[in-house]
Amino acid sequence: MNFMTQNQAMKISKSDRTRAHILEAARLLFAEHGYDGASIRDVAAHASIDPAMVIRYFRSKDELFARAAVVDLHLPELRVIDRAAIGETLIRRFLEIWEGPASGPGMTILLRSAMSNDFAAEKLREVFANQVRPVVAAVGDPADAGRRAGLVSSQLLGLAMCRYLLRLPPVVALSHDELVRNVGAALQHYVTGEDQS
Amino acid sequence: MNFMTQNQAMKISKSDRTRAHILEAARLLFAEHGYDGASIRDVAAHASIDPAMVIRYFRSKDELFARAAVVDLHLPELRVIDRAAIGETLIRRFLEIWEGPASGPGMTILLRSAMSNDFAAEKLREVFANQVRPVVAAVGDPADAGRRAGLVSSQLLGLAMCRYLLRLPPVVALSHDELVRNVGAALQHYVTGEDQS
DNA sequence: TGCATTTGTCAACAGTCGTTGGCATATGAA
DNA sequence: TTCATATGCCAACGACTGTTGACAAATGCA
Repeated sequence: MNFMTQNQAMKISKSDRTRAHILEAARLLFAEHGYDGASIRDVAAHASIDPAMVIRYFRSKDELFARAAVVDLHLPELRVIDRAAIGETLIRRFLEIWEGPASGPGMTILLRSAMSNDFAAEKLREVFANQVRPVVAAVGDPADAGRRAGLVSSQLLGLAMCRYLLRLPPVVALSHDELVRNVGAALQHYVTGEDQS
Repeated sequence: MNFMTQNQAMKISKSDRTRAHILEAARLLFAEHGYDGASIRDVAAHASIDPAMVIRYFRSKDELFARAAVVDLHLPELRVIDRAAIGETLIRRFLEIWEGPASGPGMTILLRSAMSNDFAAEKLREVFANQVRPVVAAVGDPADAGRRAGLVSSQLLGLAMCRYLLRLPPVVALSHDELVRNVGAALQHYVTGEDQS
């Protein structure tokens, strides 16, 4: 077996590694400075490569952003969960997404740019429609799932914004326990119409 | 009494009118497209004037933005309000600020740019510290006013973001009554630690 | 009428941006 | 070795940015 067929089979050519480096740099910079604030030249510098290569690997800045802004929330199925623990489950998953070691900066990228970039805004609306709303619709009346999912999202996106992007000091200072107790109760109310505890 | 002294006394020279036109155009465009998305040339075009004049009247784009991003929430004093109606009072004032005819686009300007512009973010943190937090501190234990005001802000900024900037369809569709009932209850819980009935 | 001040236009500056095409080098198959 | 391909650098393009200084017109007081 020669090198060529080996590379084709294992999918780890040199170009693949460069491609991954560029994407990693892009995700970092888009998350930190937003779509406008992160230039292709910045991304190239962070990937130790020429700016022209960024365009060669990804056809344009828009396409690079689209590849960087991929999000999978991995929300739990609320049907199989104790109905009284839905609020707590959601806020715990939220903290995992934003502070856990496994999840990438996808949501940071999207949220940072969604206020001033139409593409990011549309992508964020898609995350809501495809990942949040169906999960909420699985419990309670599906007819007003939009309303309940919208309320949940307004609270959680607001919390993410204040805690991780705006860095409002008192919100940054909130402990996980405080968040689970306070925000968890509000989410519980939004999703089920009932109170926690 | 000649024109000069009249103008000096009444403060309505031609330059003042031009200045106001520029500021009005800037507030509109900053609110719609954010700090980066609104160029000085755009502002000048909307004010039907040369771009150089924008710099002459306001020394720089930063200073123009600072003048445009002035916010006064006019929050009510919660002490003089029925304790059980605090949540409803807050959400009603929120709707007045964002949808009422009297209030300008100040908060839209700030929120739209705060995710990717450090100055706007700092300005928004100041609004929280100087206008939101003191109001919440007037009821309940002042020691944890930061925590309670932070929770309130996360919910209300999240709602503003989803409803007015991101325009998440189900959140846009929420009626005032639904918002008062659902979000009002959550705010009541955040501020007082008690539930609305 | 003159004249100084205000108000405004125009052209250009230095810089950054996304993007492109040409050319060099390295790689690996024949 | 020979040669095609993959990978990369360099220079430049056209467009846009905030900002500046020189000059023109309008204004209003003497």
